[in-house]
Amino acid sequence: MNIGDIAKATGISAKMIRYYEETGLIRAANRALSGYRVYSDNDLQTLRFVRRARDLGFTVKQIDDLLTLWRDRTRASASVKEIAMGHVAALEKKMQELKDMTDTLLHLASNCHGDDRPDCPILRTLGSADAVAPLPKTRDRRKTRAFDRVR
Amino acid sequence: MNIGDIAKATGISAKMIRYYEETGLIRAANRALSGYRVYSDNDLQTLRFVRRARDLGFTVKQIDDLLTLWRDRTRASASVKEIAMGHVAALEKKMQELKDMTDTLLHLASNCHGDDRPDCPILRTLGSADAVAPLPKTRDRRKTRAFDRVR
DNA sequence: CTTGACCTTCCAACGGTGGGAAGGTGCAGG
DNA sequence: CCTGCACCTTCCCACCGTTGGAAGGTCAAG
Repeated sequence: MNIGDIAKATGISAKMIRYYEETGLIRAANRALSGYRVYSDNDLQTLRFVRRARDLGFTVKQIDDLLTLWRDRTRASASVKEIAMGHVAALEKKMQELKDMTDTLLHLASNCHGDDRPDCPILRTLGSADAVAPLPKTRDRRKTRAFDRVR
Repeated sequence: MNIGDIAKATGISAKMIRYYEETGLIRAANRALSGYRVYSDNDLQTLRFVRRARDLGFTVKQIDDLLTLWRDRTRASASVKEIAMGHVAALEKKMQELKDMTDTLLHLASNCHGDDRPDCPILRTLGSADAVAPLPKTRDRRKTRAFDRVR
């Protein structure tokens, strides 16, 4: 299998497969005489693993750890579960942050006419000297501000 | 006010304030004879606006649009509301994706002993030829795969 | 042999943010 | 006045994960 075949089979772009090799996430593929990378069924399985872990939102570093455990026949299932549950906690924290944002936005938008008049409480509040958060219960929102944006 | 003062007042780092200026999000600050950037109360207000919109998860591009509307005295509140509600929709979509991930992970983890035995359904499933998603209702999960990772 | 689909490596960009080097300024204390 | 320190300036680099493109080599079918 050439890189294009395995890219199709796994859904990972050829670019990314080369990148994963370069950064050491997967081991370097064998080469044909032409210099083309040649992949085995084993490689296919590994890359499928990577793809799925990626779909589940694991970082490349976490996948690296998981792959090590995956390859280790004597691993303890507790180690895997620990990584997975730690990741679940991170996902849930992020969900809460997103929820706080939407709550705030919906609150602001609910007071906005949404017509052709210029007055808009969304802009007014963003520009004012007061804090934005109209939801006093989530007092620690301020600390967790720097994270990924929504595209 | 120098850049450090305004950085403290807004919670945006001096680095980022220079970056926002460089990329055109905010207009270039006036300079003192020394070359130091000097900020007015007006600038403070603008940067506070930026900071809050950022806290609400808007991208820099979206903030650019919002700032334009903010400065336009004749804007229609509908335009602002549209941007805000579009953003809410994006946030909600992302939350759903995160929820699908956690559901899948919790499902996998619930079948994992989590002891010192090596057998672990999390790894087994990730490496298998079958699809990961054990939740047939979210059939379009596959399409929306490439997005930010959770740190 | 030509054509087109594939492969190779290399270099750059994205969005946001942080780090640090090398040098200039402003102000207080001695 | 000199020294020291906190601050400012510009510059370049790194991160993560991914995409794009250029310039060139290879393979298989027509």
